[in-house]
Amino acid sequence: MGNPNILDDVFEKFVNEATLFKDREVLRHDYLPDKLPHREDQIRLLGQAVAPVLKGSRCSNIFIYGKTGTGKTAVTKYVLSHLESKAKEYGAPVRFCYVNCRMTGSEYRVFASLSQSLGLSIPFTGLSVGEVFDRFRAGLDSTRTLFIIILDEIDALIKNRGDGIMYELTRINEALQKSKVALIGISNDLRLKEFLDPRVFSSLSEEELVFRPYDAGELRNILLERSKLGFFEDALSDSALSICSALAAAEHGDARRALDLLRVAGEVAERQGSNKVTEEHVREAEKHIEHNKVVEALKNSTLHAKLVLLSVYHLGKANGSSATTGEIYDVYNELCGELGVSLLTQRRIGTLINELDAIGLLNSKVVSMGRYGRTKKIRLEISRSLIQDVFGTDARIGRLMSFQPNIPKNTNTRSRK
DNA sequence: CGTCCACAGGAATGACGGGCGG
DNA sequence: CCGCCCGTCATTCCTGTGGACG
Repeated sequence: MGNPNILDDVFEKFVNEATLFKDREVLRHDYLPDKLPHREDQIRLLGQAVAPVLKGSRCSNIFIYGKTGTGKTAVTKYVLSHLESKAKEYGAPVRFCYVNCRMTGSEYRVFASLSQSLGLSIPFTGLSVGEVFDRFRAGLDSTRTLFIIILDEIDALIKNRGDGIMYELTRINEALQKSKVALIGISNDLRLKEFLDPRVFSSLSEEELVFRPYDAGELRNILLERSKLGFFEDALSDSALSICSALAAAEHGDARRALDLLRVAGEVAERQGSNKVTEEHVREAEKHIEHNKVVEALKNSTLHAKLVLLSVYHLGKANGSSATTGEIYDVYNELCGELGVSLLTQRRIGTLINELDAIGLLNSKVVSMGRYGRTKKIRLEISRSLIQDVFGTDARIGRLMSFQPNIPKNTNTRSRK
């Protein structure tokens, strides 16, 4: 099959020439550094809030808000890992469990993963939710601990499953004899309280913590700290650092994004055999990340979601830049015909559009055109060439790229029954 | 003013595949 | 093997609505 010499060469080269990174793990956004710059206040506040468990009493439920990449998860993990070692020192019966609700996905799986952290084994499907909850509660009670539950990205769960799970959890203490539970909820969405039952909300947010976005200067400091650990000296140009912070600051101060940019820029530079990361590499990295995001998103999408995206693409070509739901449905209809696939309802397409919006491939907003109805204006959130790249190689729908949909005249008023 | 368009988006329901416990 | 439950995708039916037109 392959010629081993080719690979030898690649590996050789990598080992000998990888001179940019001192430690590339440090630059991953999920790496937990010893120091979290510009979050001292939050660390102190959270520390004060959970401290009572060291003396054996339950701490308040805590609610943490802030957009993505503002350090919520990092601060929480940081504080709790320190709490854990302190607790060992004092012999306090404290345990905690971190659950990412978006990854976990459903109430069932949240309870299952909580149970597993207690050492219970739960089949990953097959039981009723109530059954799992009961087992969890019984298992927890028998451990006689203060149990801190961290529910990260809790908004993802609540928005599509409702707040039933939160209701159960906020009331669980009433049914426990020997153990106590404290909740830490972390939400990316500041409007989450609107989705919550007021009783649940008030009980959940006995204590509240807000994480403001970082500004460009703060991002720069964060990157600087990390790059000292991650890159060799002089491997990183100043302008590259600045542009990373500026790009991420423009996007609501997202440190995660800044770090990803920096790391990928480093990888790009390395691959090009360059001995310094430059501004140019960062721009390259930006494209790279975007491309991966799209490929990744599309990999987990259904055929119909892709066809919707493609419809928007086609409409954008003919029609300026934005399309309405109805227009998209028409083109989508044609594409389905072309493929010989049965088409979904317009209702369904509506939610597919919303999902594509949520992943960031489309941008939609409702507008009213008065007499001519109320609809959504939808446009591509990613570049057209990117779409061509990604779809062009798709065996199933690649050929639809050049398909000419019959786009009706732009003038409205049509169709009667 | 009220109408009425072209949808938005909630609720209920169902088909289906995966997986349990007994 | 059966009966039950889960999660996902989809349909059906539905009520709600901003604002240009008349």
